[in-house]
Amino acid sequence: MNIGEAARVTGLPTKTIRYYEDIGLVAADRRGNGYRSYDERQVHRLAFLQRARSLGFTIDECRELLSLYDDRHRASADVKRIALEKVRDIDVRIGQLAAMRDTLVHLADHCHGDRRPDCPILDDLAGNSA
Amino acid sequence: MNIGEAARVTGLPTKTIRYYEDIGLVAADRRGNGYRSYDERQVHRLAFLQRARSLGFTIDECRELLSLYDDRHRASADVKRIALEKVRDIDVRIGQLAAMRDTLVHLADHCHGDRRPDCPILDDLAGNSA
DNA sequence: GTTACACCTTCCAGCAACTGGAAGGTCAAG
DNA sequence: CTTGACCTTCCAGTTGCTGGAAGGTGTAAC
Repeated sequence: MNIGEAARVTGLPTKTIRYYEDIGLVAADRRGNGYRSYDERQVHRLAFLQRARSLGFTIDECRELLSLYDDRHRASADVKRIALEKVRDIDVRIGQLAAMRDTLVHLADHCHGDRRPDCPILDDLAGNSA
Repeated sequence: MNIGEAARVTGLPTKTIRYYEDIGLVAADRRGNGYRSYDERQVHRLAFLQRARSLGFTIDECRELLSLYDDRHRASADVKRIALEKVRDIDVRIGQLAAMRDTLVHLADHCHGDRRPDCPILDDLAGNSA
């Protein structure tokens, strides 16, 4: 399978697949003409990466997950630990975003939003409490 | 005021203040010895940036907000529009993170998390539906 | 046989928004 | 006069790709 088809199958851009090869995540075989060739196992790894990245794992975490995946003696506890750490990361991120959102909504609620030049949002940003 | 004190007052690292100068957000005066010098107005702009960045505005949005701030004839409607766009961005981000979180929690719930080598999380990542 | 076109290759540069570090100048205190 | 905190510039690295240039390859149609 050439890189283009692997891209279609996994949903990853070809650029990204080459990038993953560059950083040592998924090796590729080469044909006589220099084209990359992917077998089922390699496509599998690419799909694994696509899924893990879409779940918010960093490249380094993906590396760790892949090595656990490759390790026949790994304990599922290790994988669960990484997943739960990621859940906590996500919770923190969501909390931060929700706080931002609340503040912005609050400010927008107090902004008349017309042609007048005074604006509570800018006042807040400038450090003047409304 | 030297850059260090401006940093303490605004909560921005000195590196970041110099960076904001590089990209044309906040100019600084210079003393005879080459040190940057900040007056109240400039510190004000830095604090404005600190607050706007912490609310999730990008640098380009900050640039736009600052120009609205500088414009005596700007309408508050423009500012409100930007703020509400940002709220929508944040909602999308939160939705994505919540979906990730749900998936991870679901996977972790089905993972026994012991020394056994089979793991539903890896199975899912590898594309095997549990 | 050649032309068109999609596909593949490598390499280099750039995005956001900083952050770190090296190498060196300045200033105040003891 | 030395120590240490502070300041300067410049260069490089971070994360995770993405875009583009310049060129080779494969295949089908004319």
